Amino acid sequence: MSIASVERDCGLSKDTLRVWERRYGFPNPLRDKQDERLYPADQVTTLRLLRRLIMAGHRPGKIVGLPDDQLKTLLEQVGGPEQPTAYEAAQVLDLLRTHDAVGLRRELNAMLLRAGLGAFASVTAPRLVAAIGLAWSRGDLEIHQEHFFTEQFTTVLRSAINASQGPGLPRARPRVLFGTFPQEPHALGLMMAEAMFTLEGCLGVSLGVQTPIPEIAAAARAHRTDILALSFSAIMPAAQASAGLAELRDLVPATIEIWAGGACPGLRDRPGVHVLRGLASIGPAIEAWRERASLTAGADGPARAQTDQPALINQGEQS
Amino acid sequence: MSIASVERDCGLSKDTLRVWERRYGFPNPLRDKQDERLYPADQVTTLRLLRRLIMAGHRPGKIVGLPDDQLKTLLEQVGGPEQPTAYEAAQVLDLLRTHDAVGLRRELNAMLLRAGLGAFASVTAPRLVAAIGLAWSRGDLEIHQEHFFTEQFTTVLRSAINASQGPGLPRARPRVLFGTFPQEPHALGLMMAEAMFTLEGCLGVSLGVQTPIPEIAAAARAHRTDILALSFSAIMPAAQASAGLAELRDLVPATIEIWAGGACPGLRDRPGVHVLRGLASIGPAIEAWRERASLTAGADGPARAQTDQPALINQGEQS
DNA sequence: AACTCCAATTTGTCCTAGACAAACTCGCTT
DNA sequence: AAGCGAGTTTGTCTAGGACAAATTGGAGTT
Repeated sequence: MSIASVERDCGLSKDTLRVWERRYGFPNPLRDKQDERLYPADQVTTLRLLRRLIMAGHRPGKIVGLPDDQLKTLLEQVGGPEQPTAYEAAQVLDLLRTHDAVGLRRELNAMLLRAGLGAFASVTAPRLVAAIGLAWSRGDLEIHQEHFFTEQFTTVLRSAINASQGPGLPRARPRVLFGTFPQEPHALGLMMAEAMFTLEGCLGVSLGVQTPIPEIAAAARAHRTDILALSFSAIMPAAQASAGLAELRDLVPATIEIWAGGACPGLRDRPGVHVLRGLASIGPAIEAWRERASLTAGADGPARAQTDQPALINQGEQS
Repeated sequence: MSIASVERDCGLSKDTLRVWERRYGFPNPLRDKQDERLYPADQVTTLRLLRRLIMAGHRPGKIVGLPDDQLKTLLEQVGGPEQPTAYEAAQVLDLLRTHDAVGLRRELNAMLLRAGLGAFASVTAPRLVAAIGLAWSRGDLEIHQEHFFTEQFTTVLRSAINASQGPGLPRARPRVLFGTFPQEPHALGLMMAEAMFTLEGCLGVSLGVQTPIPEIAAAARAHRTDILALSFSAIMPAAQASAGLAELRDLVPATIEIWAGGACPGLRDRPGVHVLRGLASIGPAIEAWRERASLTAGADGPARAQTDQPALINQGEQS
């Protein structure tokens, strides 16, 4: 496997792969006759484990070079204790393992109906995504199964969102614009947030993933957005998220609120940026927004509210 | 703008950017105090133009370094003559420019109903996508508008696909698996193909985009697929597509057919791989498959048919 | 005119090894 | 327990050189 393939597959840049080799002696790829790196499959698997651990807060220097079984032990310490794989997740994993396309779609739809869109998007879905991520990094699941899940899940959730904002229903304020930063390719978290906002009757518009920051700002102004909702997964370095949020805050008028959320560790409230902990906090946050909006008599939303109530919805912890 | 941002934004690798600078003297970025490249916005725009032209078949050595207006002239020669921007595309571009989210969704739905799913996916949609790509590379459209279009378009088409394969309808052979190679992030073409296959009553399952080749093969075997449908956009280098198809052909049993399609120039039939020119050829191709399947008496599809009829559906030209 | 074949050129990706800032850790102080 | 500064870790950038794969252009053949 070439260095470019490993970069795509593991999400570690070529530079990082080379520098790890230089510093830690791992990975230790073979060379082809042009002296180019050839990574054996088992090292690629280990690299995936490593990336996952680093995402979870471990430091490369401490773990690169450790044997596989120790890495697996560490990984179980990270994700295992809190959630011994919920019953529903186990069922979905089974369907993925048996490649039952029709069954998976049916099961997801059944879960959606059982829980309702709100609980499905804010509780069931994150749990499923976490369980699948864990299974993947353990090597229990192949990438195509993860892709396949994403695809089916997207379909189910998207059509639920569509149905709940069917034409004819008059949409109300706030107007919300969804998006992610250029470094952030995960669409799932964004879509879950979209579901929650839509449920509350917001007029939601999504830019999709990986939009450059100035473009997000331009879109927010163009759509006359009230709230800019950004999603950050665990792969997003906290520093980049912060820097991006600061840049964005400068680019859009203060009347547009910026809300950030997602599994990214280290996301913090900053002046003019709300951090939402957990999808369940979206509902109350919107109610609070509407209250603020109605206090400010004008029809154009709250003039400036975000700097005054910094920690509005930021409570509770997150590993 | 840093070299990493330009890589993301223009789709030109860091290596390529550096080697162009060395060889052609363009781009010609400023340097910050740590001697790192800083690309001015206008050069980034030019780089986008260049990538677009190279996608269209021009060679870097001939065009890198030319002034902007000459590049624009070239670009109009490429995409302009054949299609003076269809009426419908103009309408959609207008809606994008005025940021009319609701209107865009309504218009796309109206187009879908007017044309029917088949004509919409195979004629209207590619025309729209082409027009928008052209407008973008001309600088008429901002990235956020393209993202926004993709998002709305996906929603409309996806729900049409769902509706047309609603539960209860018994799905028939062939079983089709959709996917793209790891280098290929474009989901739109894949989804259009999915619509066409679904219309013909196939049992379709999608892996989504950017699945590693061995994973695609594994998934095809696991799902007991009849046809593996791969989509290639214009950004995919023909060489990589060919290499990947050869690799894939080796990894899956000969009973699984491999069909390739999309705007990628230079896609060619190879033993065991059908190239479909245009989405409209999907319907007839499936009929042909079914005929072959019914000839081979067994219930398990045609034993081996693809090598015997290499140029089955490959006719007509493409710029 | 349309084809094949071969040499010359073009082009993207990979290589090494050094540098540095940003982020993190740890120990000290308040 | 919280804040601060020194020290360490870590990812990304730099430079040019190398080389294979892809494309071009010309010569020769059908």
